[in-house]
Amino acid sequence: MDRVDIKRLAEKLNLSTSTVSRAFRGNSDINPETKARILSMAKEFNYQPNHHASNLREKKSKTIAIIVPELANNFFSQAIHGIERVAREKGYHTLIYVTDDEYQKEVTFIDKLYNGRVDGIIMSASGEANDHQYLNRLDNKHIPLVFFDRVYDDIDVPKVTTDDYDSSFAATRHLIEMGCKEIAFLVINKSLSIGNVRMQGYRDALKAAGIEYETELVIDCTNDYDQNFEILSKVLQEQRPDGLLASVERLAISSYYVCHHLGIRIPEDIKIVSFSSLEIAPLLNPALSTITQPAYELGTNAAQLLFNALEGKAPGNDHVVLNSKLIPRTSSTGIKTTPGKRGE
Amino acid sequence: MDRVDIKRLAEKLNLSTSTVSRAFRGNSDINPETKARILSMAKEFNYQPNHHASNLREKKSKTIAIIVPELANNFFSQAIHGIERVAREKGYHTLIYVTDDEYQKEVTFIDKLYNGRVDGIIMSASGEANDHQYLNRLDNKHIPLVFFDRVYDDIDVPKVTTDDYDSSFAATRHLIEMGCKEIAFLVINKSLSIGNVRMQGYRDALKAAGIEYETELVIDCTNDYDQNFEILSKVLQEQRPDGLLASVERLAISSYYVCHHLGIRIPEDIKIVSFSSLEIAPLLNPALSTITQPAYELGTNAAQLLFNALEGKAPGNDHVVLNSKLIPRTSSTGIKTTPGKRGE
DNA sequence: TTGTATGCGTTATCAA
DNA sequence: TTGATAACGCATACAA
Repeated sequence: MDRVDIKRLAEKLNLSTSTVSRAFRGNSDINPETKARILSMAKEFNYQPNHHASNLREKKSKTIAIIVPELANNFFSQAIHGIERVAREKGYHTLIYVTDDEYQKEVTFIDKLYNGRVDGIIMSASGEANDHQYLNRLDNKHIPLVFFDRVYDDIDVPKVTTDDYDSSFAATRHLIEMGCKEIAFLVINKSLSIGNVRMQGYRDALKAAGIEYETELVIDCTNDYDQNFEILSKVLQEQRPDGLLASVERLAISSYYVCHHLGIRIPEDIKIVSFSSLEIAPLLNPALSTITQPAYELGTNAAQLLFNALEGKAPGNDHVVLNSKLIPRTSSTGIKTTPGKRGE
Repeated sequence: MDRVDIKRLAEKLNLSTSTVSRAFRGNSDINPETKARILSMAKEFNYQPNHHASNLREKKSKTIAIIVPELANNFFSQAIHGIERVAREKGYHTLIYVTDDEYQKEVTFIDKLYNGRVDGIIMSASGEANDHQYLNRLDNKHIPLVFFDRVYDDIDVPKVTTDDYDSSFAATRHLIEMGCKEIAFLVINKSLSIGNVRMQGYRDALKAAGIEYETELVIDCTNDYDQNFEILSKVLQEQRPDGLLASVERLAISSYYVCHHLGIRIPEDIKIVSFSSLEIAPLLNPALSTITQPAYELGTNAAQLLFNALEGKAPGNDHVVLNSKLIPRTSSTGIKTTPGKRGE
């Protein structure tokens, strides 16, 4: 009862395999009646064309890969959800790879994708901003690549990002307007594309306000919660900044823990704004001011660009920039507002 | 330069395709020297054995599928991360499918997986608890299936769940001990496995405490935020419960929004406990008491069971039960504690 | 240790 | 409208 292939089905129906095959292809000429017969028999025996055989024959896999630095993170899970939805609508399947922020894993993953397993790749980068010519091999294999959010500047492929510079600038200005004089910038890796751009927005906003930029206020953090707790504890006690711009959500969370732990009051002693896709930012204690990226849309846009390439209607090197939204809340304004129905 | 296949490589090396093939398979007899030659040449020309051809030949795909109701959710993204890690260690690739809580999509996905695309499936169910014989077709195709968290009782496959009944019982008892007399139970779908089991724990805890069970206090919610806001607003104003047990995280979030909106004080007016994998529960206003499931471990365990089946060392119908942890916080105790370093 | 030949399950080309 | 046949790229049984 198992192992039903096209041949078996053809025998049972007294037809040739080619005719049976045609029943499953949209275009081909085939008698509607026999097609119906075939499909009903296929259903009965639970037959489906073998995926690998088809793909070997057709030289495409109807599968794309998503590579992300982490998964248990609102931003990426929303983005992936967006990608998955578009892919599904296009009849594509979605492979997922998590690098845990380790560049080497990213390289390994990519390496395994040269062999025809996927038709295209959507990636948010884990490595630093430059020198990734190894990716160009994908081009030789005609496997299109699209970046979202975290990009490599030296690779010329379609990209979807948010207006990181502007957001960072606006957030910093906001903190200044709220009276902050000593604003720390929290970053995981300055060489990463987003860290870099976001820091520039921060610096330029300081400059525009006539505030001097101090290198000691740029705080290099890590991917480890406990380490960050130590780093931030030290900074908040020694440098005593009165404002904080977190370039990624995780660092704002750590800052909250540290402040609660040290008895530093938000926003009285320190005001905080963070890049974050946290839906419950308004429910935090205190409500967190965020730069909210349209994560889901970032995903759908990236997927759209990939399918453009896959369908051959690609200009080639689009760069879509979506707008984030600065949403000031209690953590920076001090104003206690009632959260809306779901956090607007 | 593109289109390097085993034949081309063999020609360049003056070898046969079989020898080249052997260089890539671990076991086969081959002269270490020629193997080295082949591999170096392969590297140079960026050759990798075609995935679909290999799989067609070997009749397995080294790929598994994960099917989940939603993605932008801490519980599932952590679980997926766990699965992905184990799969990667085993050299498997991971396809992901999101049903958006729609049972019909689940059926469609499964349907597409009969064709050899995957070797096994790990799923958290979207449908109700019974009558899913359609899944047994997988068995005919020898595609093992493992459930985690949300299971179908009528399907006899390995499962990984948490001690939902006990947790629910304990949480309810906790609320009673905190003085609650009218405890509402929030559920999305009573027929879903977890809704069902968790409700039973709630009912039995009431009974054990001599509190009468009132059907009006079991609140049927939906998957829609706005609808839930309306439903919960009504309940909190009309029934005025003094305790709340949310069977899924999302409903606790909605409750918070409603309470803030209506000026109902947590925990003075109402005490709240929720099933939740939210890492920042201690940072909420007020800190949310949770029943925390070991999401990541649920994932790794499920993956382990699947690979047991795949590797033929399967007893067949294990049911692993992991323990959740009831963590009382301000939302139910009223005691304001300082959050630990990262939420313990 | 290496080479030859066959088949994995499809689909496309061509002829009927 | 249908059927025969070759080819997709690889891995193995068997022969050398």
